This record gives sequence, C-alpha cells and structure tokens, in this order.
Amino acid sequence: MSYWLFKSEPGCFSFDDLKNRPDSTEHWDGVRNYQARNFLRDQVKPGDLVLFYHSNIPEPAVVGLAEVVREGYPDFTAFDPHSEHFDPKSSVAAPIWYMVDVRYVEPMKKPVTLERIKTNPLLSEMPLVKRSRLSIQPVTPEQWQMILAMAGMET
DNA sequence: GCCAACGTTGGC
DNA sequence: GCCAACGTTGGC
Repeated sequence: MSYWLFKSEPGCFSFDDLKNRPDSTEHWDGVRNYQARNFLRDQVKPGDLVLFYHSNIPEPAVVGLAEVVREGYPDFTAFDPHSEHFDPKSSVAAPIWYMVDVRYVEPMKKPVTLERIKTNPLLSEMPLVKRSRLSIQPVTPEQWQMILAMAGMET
C-alpha cells in the first residue's frame, strides 16, 4: 500500500465536490504530464491513500483524505473532442493518458497549509516543497504520518 | 496579475 | 539531438 498527494484547483474540482459525488467517488481525469501519468498508470493501486491538496488559491493546503478505488485505466476525456482535456494523439487503441478513481474518506481536522509544510524540516524532501509542479506525487510513510500529526489526526 | 520553474514543441 | 520559443502551473 502506498501514499500519494493529488493536487487540484478547488475552483475546478474541490474536496467537497468529491464528497458530493455519487458514492463520493470520481474519476481523477485530465492529468497531462508524463511523470504524473506514469504514477497513475503503473503505481497507484486500489487501497492506496491520498492527501487531497488544494492548489492555486491564497492559502494552498492539504484539506482531506481520499482512497484509490480503481487502478489506472485510459483517460477517456482525451478521446472526446468536446472535452477541454481532448488530445488527438491519444486513441482507444493506443491511449496516452491514464486516470484512476478515488473516493472521499474524511476531511483533515485541521488543514495542513503549504506554509506549515515548508517550515517543517522533516518535510523538506517532499516534491511539493522542492517546487515541483507535479500534480501526482508519492508520499513516504514518514511524511504521511507527519502530515496527519500536523492535521491533529494521530495514526 | 506577475513571474519563476519547467515541460513541450519544432526548426535546424 | 540541440536549444530557443512558447505554454502552463502555481505560489505569491
């Protein structure tokens, strides 16, 4: 079982949006970066746990927990000319982009802001801190425990 | 809204 | 295959 951090702009898709989906489950589609794609296609598995991170807002933060419920499969929004994520180079026969399905678990008792993450020496190796724009990131068990502790959620 | 980081594209 | 131009992300 692995840990991940998934980024989303809340104006586009928020943690509450996930909660309000049927079965609180949603496709994590629209990822168009090869490194993130590789994680989704090859490493993200059902049962894995996810830190849901809100980006591109005044106070970016980890706001909740989600669980992976379906492993990587072709992102069908890439096949749809009407989708804003349409990619003519991807096809059903040779898909380029992948998505997983995730389910709402619970909100953080206390959101863990980027500011707090950046000032914690034990989290300095997180891709988030190294200013990577990667939207799907691995999280180590140690980092996971620290983030949950900072959220007031002892494991 | 600005801009640095960085990934992608395309001419050569 | 190099690298400049360009586009996107995302913190501030």
